[in-house]
Amino acid sequence: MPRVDEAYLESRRREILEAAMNCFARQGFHRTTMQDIVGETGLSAGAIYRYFQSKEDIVAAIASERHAIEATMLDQALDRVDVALALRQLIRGLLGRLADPEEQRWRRITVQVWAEALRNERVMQVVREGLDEPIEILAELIQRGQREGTLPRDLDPVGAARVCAAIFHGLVLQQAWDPKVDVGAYVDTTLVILDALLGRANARPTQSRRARRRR
Amino acid sequence: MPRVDEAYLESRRREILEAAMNCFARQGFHRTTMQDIVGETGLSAGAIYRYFQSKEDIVAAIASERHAIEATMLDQALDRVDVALALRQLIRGLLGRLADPEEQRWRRITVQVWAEALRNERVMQVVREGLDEPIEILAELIQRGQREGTLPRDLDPVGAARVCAAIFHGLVLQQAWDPKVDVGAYVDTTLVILDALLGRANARPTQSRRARRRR
Amino acid sequence: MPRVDEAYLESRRREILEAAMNCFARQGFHRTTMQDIVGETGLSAGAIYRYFQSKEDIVAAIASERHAIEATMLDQALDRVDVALALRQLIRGLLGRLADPEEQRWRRITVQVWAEALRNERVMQVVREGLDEPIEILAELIQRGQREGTLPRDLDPVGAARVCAAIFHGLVLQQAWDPKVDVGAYVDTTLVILDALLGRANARPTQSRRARRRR
Amino acid sequence: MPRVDEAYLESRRREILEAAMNCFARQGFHRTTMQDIVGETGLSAGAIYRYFQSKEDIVAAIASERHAIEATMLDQALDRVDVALALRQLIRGLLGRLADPEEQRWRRITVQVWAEALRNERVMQVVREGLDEPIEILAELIQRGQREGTLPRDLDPVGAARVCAAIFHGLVLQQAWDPKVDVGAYVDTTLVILDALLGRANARPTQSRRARRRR
DNA sequence: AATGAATGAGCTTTCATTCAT
DNA sequence: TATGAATGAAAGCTCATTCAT
Repeated sequence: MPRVDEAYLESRRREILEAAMNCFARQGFHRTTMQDIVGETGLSAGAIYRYFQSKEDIVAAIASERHAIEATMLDQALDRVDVALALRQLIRGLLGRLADPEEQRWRRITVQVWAEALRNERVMQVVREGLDEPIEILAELIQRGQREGTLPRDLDPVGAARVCAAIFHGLVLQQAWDPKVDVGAYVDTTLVILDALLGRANARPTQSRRARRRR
Repeated sequence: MPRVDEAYLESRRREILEAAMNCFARQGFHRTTMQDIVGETGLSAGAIYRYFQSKEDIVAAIASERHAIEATMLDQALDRVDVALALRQLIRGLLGRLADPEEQRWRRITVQVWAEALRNERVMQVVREGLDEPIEILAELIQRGQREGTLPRDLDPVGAARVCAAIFHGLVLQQAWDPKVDVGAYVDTTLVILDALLGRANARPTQSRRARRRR
Repeated sequence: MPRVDEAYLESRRREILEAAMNCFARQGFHRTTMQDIVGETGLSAGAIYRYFQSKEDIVAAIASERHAIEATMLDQALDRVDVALALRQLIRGLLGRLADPEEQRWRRITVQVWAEALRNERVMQVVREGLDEPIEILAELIQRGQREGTLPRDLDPVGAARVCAAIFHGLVLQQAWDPKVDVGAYVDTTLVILDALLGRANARPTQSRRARRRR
Repeated sequence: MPRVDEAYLESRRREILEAAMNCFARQGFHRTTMQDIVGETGLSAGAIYRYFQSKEDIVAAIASERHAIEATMLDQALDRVDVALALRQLIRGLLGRLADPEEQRWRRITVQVWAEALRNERVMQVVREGLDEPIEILAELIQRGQREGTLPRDLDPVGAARVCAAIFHGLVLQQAWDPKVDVGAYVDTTLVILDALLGRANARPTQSRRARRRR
């Protein structure tokens, strides 16, 4: 048989991943059989095993694919000189993207990946990288804001970064369960919070807060 | 052995649920076999099927059990007259509880349940109820705060409630992946955000925000 | 606990058999679980095992019970002096009885017993006795008819007896499958056949028949 | 091994059916486990499930297979112009075939199928078709005989057809229980009955019979 | 390179029977 | 005596993976 070129192999690989994602989004990893993927691709079982060593391999490939996409968006935000602008863009970019009905497939897969990470070391590593890096980038951004005086100094940068991640993950989750969630109101709330934090940067901490800190 | 009382049956049921939770936390629903649960309980396979109709039944039972616990805590918070106090208590109570290392088992199960909901209608219903009810309660609380003038009026109550839920879910997730997450810093961030919102309630919306609204 | 009398034990036994027959008629032996019988009787599992050693025991008991009923009817027929009368009574009695809608339960069980006999030596013995004895009695009756000159001499008594049995079994079968079968027409046909044989007793064998015999 | 042709698949299917029939004839449907069939075929469990969806599927396939064989023989008989000849051929063909020791396997399976029909709608349908069609064909044949004056006019065609079916089923049953049954004597009896009916066609109904009819 | 029939360990679930109470 | 919770072997069936063609 003729030697096929790289591009051909790559396109086959993508076909399989797309088919697998359709299945996984529909039925989850564990209810999806290799036969389902075979059926969805139109290829043969044997063919799929030329491109992926195992079902787990496909899961891992799908998990890591998302990493890159999100990382890119974060990097772009970091380039902004203005911290407030960078954060607003992140909110509108990352969260706004989630409103896209096209992304429902991805949201469902993502939640599967989160659970899978807990029992699959390989997926866990992908998930951890996909979290640790954004956390680090966000923490730096927040620190920059604090140095500039745009963000409150009593904010723990990593803690705050984690809350940001949570706001993102939480929306993925809620939309996975119900795609009709009002993302606009959600984004607005986030912006109100951001504004509140920006406005409070130079204000004195409130009484109650200072009291708590003393302990 | 027959002629046992209600309490006996209930305790057996609990034993099975406890054993199942151990297995599920350790290996996830799908890697856990009934034999694993059988081994963990010390009972026989047949015995377990006296108490639960199927493996899925056990999953559903575990899912719905948590619902009650969280609902109780929310109800208690709502009783507070002071909105700010109520929210602070919620943050400290619900989030603080997550810091408990004992809860690691539950966090891992919860993430499994979230994924399971996407392919299991029964679990989905439990998850939806467990979300809708808190959202509603929180939205009411927030509205009360807005009427009192404690919280900004331009906050969408449901959107804000969803962000609160996200902050909770997000921490569950991050701790499920890594139990060493600094919950203190996370809670502090949340309190800073709350304070910022409380402090901003009577302030005029910032320039950028008003501009956005005009669209 | 007090010693119960014989009659009590016997009535419990009957209750169990009746309940088992209901289940067996409804779902067959193999789809009927001991729990089904337990449910139908209202007794406990343990109680049933006081009266029957095993499920197979119940099946065997039901099988042999029918033996007696049919034997009795045959015996009564044999007492008749007139062979033609005896046969007519048998046809009307045994076949007519099958028309009774009340007997549908029994017909369904009977067909189960026939199949069960093929894999259960104990049931086979009951079935064999239930067949051999009637065959013998019928063959004698037929022989008596031949000696009297009422029935054709070229009839093999045992072969003819087996055909009689077949006519009985065949109707049980057809009614088990469809209780609306026209038993009247069936009985009439049988009587026409009997009349034809009685009328032909003194006639010369037909040409074709003699020709066949010569071979 | 892939890329096999239709014939290969068909022969595998047959192998499985043959193996299953051996098991079923030996131990009945319910005592036969899939492992038994696996052992008998020499294939693996999974392989069998490529060809049949379930154990019940195999039972149904076996049940319907016989339908065709018997239908063919009936059709051939109906082609005869002479009714008497057609009936004699049926008796010799169908009943004579039962004498074949090779058919013992089939007889045992048939009795199982009869019982199975009572609790399995799918098998019931096969059994009903396998009965209704022959009944109809036989009834037509008998009516033709009546029009020709070969068979008695007071015979109900369907009733008589059912008696014919009974004579067939009854022999299957008796031979299933005891393969040493004298089929020759049975067939002879049937032919004597046929001759008696043919001879009686133009005779006046006997006294007793006419008396009965009057009611 | 591609095929898809075959594998077989392992899954969930059932159910006749027992026996401590 | 009667109960019914418990047993556990065994059932039917699935599915990731392989490899002869």
